Amino acid sequence: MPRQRITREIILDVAFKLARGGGSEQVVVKNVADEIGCSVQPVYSYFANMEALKEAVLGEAMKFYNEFIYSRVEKESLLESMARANVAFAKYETNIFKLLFLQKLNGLNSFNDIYEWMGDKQATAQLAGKLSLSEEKVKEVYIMLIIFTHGVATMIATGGANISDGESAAVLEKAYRAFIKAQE
Amino acid sequence: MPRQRITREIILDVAFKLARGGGSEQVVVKNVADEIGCSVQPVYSYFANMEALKEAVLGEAMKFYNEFIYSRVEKESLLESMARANVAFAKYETNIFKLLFLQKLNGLNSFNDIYEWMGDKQATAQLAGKLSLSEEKVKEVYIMLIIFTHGVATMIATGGANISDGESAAVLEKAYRAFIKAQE
DNA sequence: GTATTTATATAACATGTATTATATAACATT
DNA sequence: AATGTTATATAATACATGTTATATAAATAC
Repeated sequence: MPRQRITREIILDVAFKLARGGGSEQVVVKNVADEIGCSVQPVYSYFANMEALKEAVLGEAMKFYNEFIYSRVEKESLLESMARANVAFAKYETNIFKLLFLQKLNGLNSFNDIYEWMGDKQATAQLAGKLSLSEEKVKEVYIMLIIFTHGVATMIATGGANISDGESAAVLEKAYRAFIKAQE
Repeated sequence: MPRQRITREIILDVAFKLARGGGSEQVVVKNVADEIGCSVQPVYSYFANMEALKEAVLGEAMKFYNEFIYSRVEKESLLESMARANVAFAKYETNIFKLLFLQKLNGLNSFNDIYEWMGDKQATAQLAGKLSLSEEKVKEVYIMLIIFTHGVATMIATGGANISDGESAAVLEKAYRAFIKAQE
């Protein structure tokens, strides 16, 4: 058989880059094949169908998101930097943001679930000490800030992304302080 | 010529209902025609192309949204009831919510623009009196609450809509109080 | 009443996408 | 070296959608 030029990884990589650069609707078999410079066959030999490939792209997107956020979180300002990172993600990685947060259903049933899903438990404990608040109260601040941040992020991702980083940082800071003050 | 059975209004109405019931991707010429029980020709005789029809559907959606919100706003609790109304819209009119707020780009450049676009100036003045705050401060509360509300609404619209009305009302109330307290 | 206009239907064409059937050629096995 | 295996290409099929060309029949104009 001819030397294997194309791997599952190459296909997934190209598909993810298409989604990142042009939105998830760019992930169509012809685009993937053209980008690699091959026919459509290799795509179907590594993925059962396009749906499977898109599922895999979603997994890559999640990894990418986690790395993006993780690389920007600062220990000294956990919640605030995490909020800013999420907004930056919405602004600079709009296509992946939309893929992860505006299209996919993740079946959350309560805001507690959202905390379980998004929240960082370690951060909660650490913050409780720093702010001299109960963990319960920090958790509430956390949830409120996640919601607020999601509001900012969504507006930026869907609104054309022309709100400056400074302006969004200011509004996040304001919300953070308000939520903490409300717990005191 | 045969009696005119089909009007522009009928077409637009059916298209809007398709979007409302099944999402904007249901607005395709065949669905519209089948729903009316006619061929595709009438669609093209009243709209230049499908894009024009979709534009018109967007206009209907905006009208529908305004009526929905307006019908639920209570004079005694302007901001809070408006916030609750927006969340209810996201929950019970998910498809139209997505059409208006998660797909269409509206080119906002600052949070001030958002206020100009969404905010109700009269409400601001009224609230300033009620809360004994400057109009400037009420405007800030307004903007913060719009952002927070949009966070809740988006989570509900994309997450499968199983957060109870009570739970979301509670969280909106908490945010509202926090933002007001922060201004005092 | 005949001719004309036009609302609607029928049906064709174009395009984009997913998927599959068949062909081919390069490597592996013997 | 002959044979078989398989990675990839070519090309066909199927389907959904948008759009347009042609046909038809009912109302209107004269």
